[in-house]
Amino acid sequence: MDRRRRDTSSFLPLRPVEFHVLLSLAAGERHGYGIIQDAEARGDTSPLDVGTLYRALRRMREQGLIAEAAAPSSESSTDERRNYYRLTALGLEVGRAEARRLESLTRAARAGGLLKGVA
Amino acid sequence: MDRRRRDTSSFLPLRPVEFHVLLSLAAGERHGYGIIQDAEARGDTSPLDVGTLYRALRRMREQGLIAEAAAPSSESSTDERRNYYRLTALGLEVGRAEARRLESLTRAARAGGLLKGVA
DNA sequence: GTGCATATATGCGTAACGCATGTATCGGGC
DNA sequence: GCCCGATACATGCGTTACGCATATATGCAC
Repeated sequence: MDRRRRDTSSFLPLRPVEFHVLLSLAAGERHGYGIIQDAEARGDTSPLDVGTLYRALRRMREQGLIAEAAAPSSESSTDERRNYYRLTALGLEVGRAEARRLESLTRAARAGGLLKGVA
Repeated sequence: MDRRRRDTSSFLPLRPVEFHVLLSLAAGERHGYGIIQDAEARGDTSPLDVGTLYRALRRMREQGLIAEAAAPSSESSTDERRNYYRLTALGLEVGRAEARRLESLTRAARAGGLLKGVA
């Protein structure tokens, strides 16, 4: 256990692309293009540039947030081009920390009157 | 009405600093250093570099998200160095849009199991 | 086997960052 | 009056990541 030798909070704040990747992978293993389709399906703001995504995937792999995974058996296709990824323990931890940060910001926005609802 | 001739969503996603500025100014007029102190008070992750902040303030003023304001009368000090800012209508609109984006992301994180609570 | 969707990768110019440093004023202590 | 730390804002510098375009190759359907 050494790959994860950095403080979780040192990764925060995550860039939008990075959080999307963690969120997408939290639902199960995905390959890059699949992550893009996830984003489109959710109707995310700013449709996620492919160059940005693939570079982010490499970076996150090097940082140990995600790791390569074998093609899931549920997958009928045996497309050799695909690179599958999964969350690492560190990636999950960082994703959770970022989610908490976003939640806290959302609360602050509500308290500050930027969001409808109870102050 | 021309200064605000850009689509609100074209500003999103905001950078962390920018959202913090809008959030801080939503509570009332502030000067740069005061915004920094706001961040420290809230215990924000990554303590907000001053260079980043002052550059962001200039950028946001040029984009019409914020505007210069006179020193509030509630202020006892007449410190000439201070630059006060206030939200513009556009800034408020963009801040709200970003807040909605963050809320939506938070919901997605909860649904994806990254946050405690109901799925 | 032709052709469009899928899939990943990278070159290029630019924008913003983090860190350090510079400069100046304010306000309290003595 | 003078000193000094806190306050306040600005900018130079090297680096990182971005957005856009382009490159390349395979999968699959017909």
